[in-house]
Amino acid sequence: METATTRTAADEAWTLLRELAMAQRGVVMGIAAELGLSPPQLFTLQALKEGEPVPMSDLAGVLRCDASNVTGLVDRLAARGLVERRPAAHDRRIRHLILTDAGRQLRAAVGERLGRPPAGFDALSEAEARQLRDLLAKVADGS
Amino acid sequence: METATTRTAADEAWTLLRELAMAQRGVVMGIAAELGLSPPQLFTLQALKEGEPVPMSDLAGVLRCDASNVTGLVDRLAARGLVERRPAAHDRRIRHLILTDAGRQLRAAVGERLGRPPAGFDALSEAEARQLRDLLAKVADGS
DNA sequence: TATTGTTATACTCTATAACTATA
DNA sequence: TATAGTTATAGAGTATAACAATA
Repeated sequence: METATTRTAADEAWTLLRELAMAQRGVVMGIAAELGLSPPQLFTLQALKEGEPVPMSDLAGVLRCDASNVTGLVDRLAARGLVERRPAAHDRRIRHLILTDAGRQLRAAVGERLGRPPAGFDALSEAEARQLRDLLAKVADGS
Repeated sequence: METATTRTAADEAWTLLRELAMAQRGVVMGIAAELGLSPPQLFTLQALKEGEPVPMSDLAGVLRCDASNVTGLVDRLAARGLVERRPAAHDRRIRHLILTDAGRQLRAAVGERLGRPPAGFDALSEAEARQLRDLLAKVADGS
């Protein structure tokens, strides 16, 4: 009797993506440590916008955690002078978060490092990179 | 004067991959919650092998955390009857971790859910899925 | 009444340093 | 001496429930 574990090409592609993500997990931890941030602090900084103020509740949504958790995360970033709270003019329940100059600078450093494609991408030709991009765009569109 | 932010196809592909990873982060948190695990516990369970015993120190390497942290993680999994410690025969300093029946079952459930490609993959034809798999394999090889 | 954010609480995660047992 | 793992400690991350201020 045959156990027929037929793996489709999509399954195999997904496995490769998960292995890539696992490796990237280590890279992110390294970047965070290098810049003196914990991983959650790094994500929080990335979730903030360059010019535009962000309500705390939005942050909870992006980070997929409880609002009470955001309070502590922002407390610690604010204690380091990376972000400031400011009451929203139109609804004084809402606290807007704005990056300080130091916060903008650190966030940019994080973004620059995260944005660097891993070494493996150098193995692709220009045409292959375009193919990969288009296929991933199709996957993203279909979600 | 031109600011020439020339994004290569590789950069764009990498951005799409990071967006996919960000979405997947929410999926993983959902699976963990659904199965009554914290995300670190889920990763720990995945890092264990089906038949083969795993030394605690290996786990620290895979999870990229300190050995003292592994002690606590394993304590909690063991308290739930998912894993057991057993001294290695050839070197009694080493503790081998083995999954219990419940642990194997839960690990399989995690693996089954994580292994499901996201909905977006349905948008690819068979040929496209093969193309994507081959391109990702090339990237993985080049790392 | 409903919503935004905080506080109180309890637990988990995490690293550092000191320790035990074994090699 | 060196290594595998634990313990002690301290701090960060996390959710739940109760609360304050505002809408």
